[in-house]
Amino acid sequence: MAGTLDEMAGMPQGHSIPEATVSRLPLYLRSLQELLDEGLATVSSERLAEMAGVNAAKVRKDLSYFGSYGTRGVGYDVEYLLLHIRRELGLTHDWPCVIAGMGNLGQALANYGGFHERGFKIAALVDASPDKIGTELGGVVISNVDELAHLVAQHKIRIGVIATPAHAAQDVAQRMVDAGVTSILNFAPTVINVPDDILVRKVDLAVELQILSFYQERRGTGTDFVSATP
Amino acid sequence: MAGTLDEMAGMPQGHSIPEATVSRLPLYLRSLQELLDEGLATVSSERLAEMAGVNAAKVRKDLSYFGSYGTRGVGYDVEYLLLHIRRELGLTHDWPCVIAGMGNLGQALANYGGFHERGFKIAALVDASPDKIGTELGGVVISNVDELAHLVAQHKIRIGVIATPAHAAQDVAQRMVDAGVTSILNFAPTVINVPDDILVRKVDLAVELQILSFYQERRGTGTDFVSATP
DNA sequence: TAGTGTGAATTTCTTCACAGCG
DNA sequence: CGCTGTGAAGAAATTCACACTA
Repeated sequence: MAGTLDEMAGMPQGHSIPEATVSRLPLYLRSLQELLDEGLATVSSERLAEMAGVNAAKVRKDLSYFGSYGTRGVGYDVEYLLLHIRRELGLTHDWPCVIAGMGNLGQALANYGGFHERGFKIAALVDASPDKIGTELGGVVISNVDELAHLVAQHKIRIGVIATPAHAAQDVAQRMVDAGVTSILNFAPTVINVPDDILVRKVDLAVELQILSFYQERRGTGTDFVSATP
Repeated sequence: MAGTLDEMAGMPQGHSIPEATVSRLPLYLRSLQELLDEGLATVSSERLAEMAGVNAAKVRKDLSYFGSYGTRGVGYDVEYLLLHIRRELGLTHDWPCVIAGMGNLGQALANYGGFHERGFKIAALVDASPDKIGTELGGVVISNVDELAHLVAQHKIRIGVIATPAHAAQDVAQRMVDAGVTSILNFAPTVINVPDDILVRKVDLAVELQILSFYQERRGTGTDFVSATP
């Protein structure tokens, strides 16, 4: 499914940025923004690493995929690097998004300031419940899910967020795809089936807790909980 | 996905289960639950893989870390495997949790049925705002964040969820750790510093969108096309 | 001198392919 | 036969360590 047509060598240019690196770029971006707010002009890989919660070698390696943007003995120019990463991430313009499912999570997402701050504009909200349709949230009126195709076309939406219950997710995903959405962020605790050319990322809140639970259960020390033994 | 899980002291005996495998166990669990609800007694690695959104070889390899639980020519016993994974994940008992930060996200989390369904009990809610303290959410009264230590001790809480704004996250994390929390799920868009023996996983909603943005920006234009879902 | 950039080594994860068992 | 379980191969990601340079 992934046509990787590039090889690994210290390539200065070219766009085969490892997936793991891509997933860290937003962290660097966030850190750089903070540094800029503090008025700092340069930053070392070490400092940036600390702020982003990774290690310095990783920062340098990650940034090297774009070419040489640092200055030896000094570090990286905060503003320059910021702009560069933002451009790499496609955040030089706002992305209009639609959120489907206005339950607790959908409402929280609609009100979440972090999206708008970071380049995403909630252009439309949809739900299936007549109780919710017509009400306003964060300055956007909730539309009937049947309006999806129309809204997506009208606002040129490419990114959809699914915050519906699991049983409704597949239907909504299909509607989104039919309407022209090509990237989906799925919060519903279920796998959605879409064509290969649609990007899907999933976030399952309970899954994250379950992973914590795994390690928590096995920690040697600590005050205790009943350990499940066969 | 994001989230680096720092190594902790004292991993137990035997071959430890790869982190990547652990992160998939909840997906298998979810799929098995569905199969059980449908009344199916056995499942092949192929079918399970499809439901969980991974490939069959991975399923078999993952499950093999626990020993041999399948039957050749038949598949895996749904109920048995379900119980086994649940035990591995430490979900044979409920985990009492505390959520800090009762903004939109915190409220959504507190009301989110998925937690309770999957072994997590919201035992306490805290916030700093006098407006919110004393009000009830999902059957739990919101307490003053100063009560954290008391609540954690009272309910024997080991898992904390941070849903505060970024600027408050570090302080809350520290309070949680001081109170005895040893695992933290951090939704605040910032890195929190805690002792090495505290487990932290982070979920940053905007980061997920930014990753989508990266791939979305590059679709069509280039030769290569990359799926964003691991 | 402080700190980048990067080959190379290492570790971790994924996929293959097939032996072996019910 | 059908499907698991798993060594071995392959790919990806991480880390090391140091040459190099502003």
